[in-house]
Amino acid sequence: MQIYDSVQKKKVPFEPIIPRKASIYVCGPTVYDDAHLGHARSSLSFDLLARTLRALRYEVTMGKNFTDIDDKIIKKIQETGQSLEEITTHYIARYLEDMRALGVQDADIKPKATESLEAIESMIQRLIDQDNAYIISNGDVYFDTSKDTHYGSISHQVGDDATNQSRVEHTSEKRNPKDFALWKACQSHDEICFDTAFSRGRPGWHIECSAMIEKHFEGNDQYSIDIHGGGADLLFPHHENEAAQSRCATGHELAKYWMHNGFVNINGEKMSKSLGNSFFVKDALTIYDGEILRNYLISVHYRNDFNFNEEDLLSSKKRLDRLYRLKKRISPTGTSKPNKTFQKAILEAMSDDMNISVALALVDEMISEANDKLDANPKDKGIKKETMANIEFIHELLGLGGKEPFSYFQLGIDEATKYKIESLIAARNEAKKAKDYAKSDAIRDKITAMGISLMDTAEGTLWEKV
RNA sequence: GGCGACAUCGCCAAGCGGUAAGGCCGCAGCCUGCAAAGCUGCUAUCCCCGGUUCAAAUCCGGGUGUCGCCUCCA
Repeated sequence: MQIYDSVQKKKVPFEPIIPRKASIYVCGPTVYDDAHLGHARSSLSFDLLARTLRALRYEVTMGKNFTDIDDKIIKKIQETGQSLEEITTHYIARYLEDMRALGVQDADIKPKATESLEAIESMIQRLIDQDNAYIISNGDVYFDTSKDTHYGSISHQVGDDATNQSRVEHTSEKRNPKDFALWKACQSHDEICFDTAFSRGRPGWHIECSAMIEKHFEGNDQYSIDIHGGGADLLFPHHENEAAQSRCATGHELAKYWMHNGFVNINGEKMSKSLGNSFFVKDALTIYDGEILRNYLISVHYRNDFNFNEEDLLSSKKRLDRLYRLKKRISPTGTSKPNKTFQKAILEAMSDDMNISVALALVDEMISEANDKLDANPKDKGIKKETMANIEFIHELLGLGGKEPFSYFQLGIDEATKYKIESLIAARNEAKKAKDYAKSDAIRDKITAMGISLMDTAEGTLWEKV
């Protein structure tokens, strides 16, 4: 397995710290609102990574946190009058629901900041004791970036000198411009606060990931985990800061490899709340099935920017339709072993830093070949069984093609409509039998107008929702 | 101001020095009562200008353009 390490900025062989095991930690969402397409992209990227490693027989442990203490959550509490727990419980459930709809496998470890306070306090206390962190007059605790000689080694962002026109606010009491808050002391009574030895307050953003990783993963004396992932925007400062505080507190590096997924753009611009162009997963799901969205969102390599638009979504759906049409064609049938050459080729593609384009091209090729063979030998059970096994393999590796094919083509059709379609088809077939083609074509036009496409096959007339 | 990414057929998208995968769309054919589906065939020299090399979309230099990070952000 080769992966692209965004710290080394090149593809490197994946050599886990414990042979045959892979520990992955991905920065999860702050739970104050529903998941948007960017969250989906990140989840999907690392879902594919975990699936690929599992297919390569690695024992994968995936951790993904929920940030459930944060300024934005506090703001939501003030706006809605709901409790912190009510808000975060709701959005955590919503997030998991949306990601499952996209076929994302649940993380093995799902820590929350509120459940990691001891680990957070312990790490901050150690940093203070080591003089890597300091407390300012209002009780805030800051990490002293000048104490970490490797600060900057993750993002390669350096220089907080006079030429740096960073927009960071310079708190007068900060020793260095890049120092960041490990702990934010309470300034008033209506805030969410926790007691610690240093002050009453709440954790800063970066510390939770470091503390959670220390708490949940063992690692070795060089690294805590194998792979740390997240969106490209987290590289700096979030991951740089995580790395720094972990390095200083634990004496070893946080992660052996760092991976970052690209953004989702809408009309060529980064999707973000402030631009008002964010797109919720739940809204997309009311129009398109989760698997169709999944198929679309994974179709671009995870490191590239993704330009979301409906036209491309529809063309990628047609690609998925081909897979299900083949599955429909061979159903019902048993299953045997997947074709070795196919299996090997697709695993090789995914092992190359998840080259999804090549993997999907191989799927297309497999579909064409199977159709070709079935054209020649429509009843060959061996072909059918191997094809079914191939599709099952695709489902396991890429999370595609797992549905019952007839239902796939009838998504969103209610029973009454279904009955109507089928009775129209019966009427059409009678007209066809009587060679009254004017009538049969008129009926077909009526069905087409309903958004249904007909296929006359040896097994009878089949229909699909377009 | 600092750091970085990207630019390949109408659209999406592989390619990582050896002579341009795949999908969508389009055209032609087979099949079909006609369609649909399926199958077959057809459609690009890679933003521009230099350079290295027997050989470059792929490496180097210089442009142009688009985007991102440096502030909460997947």
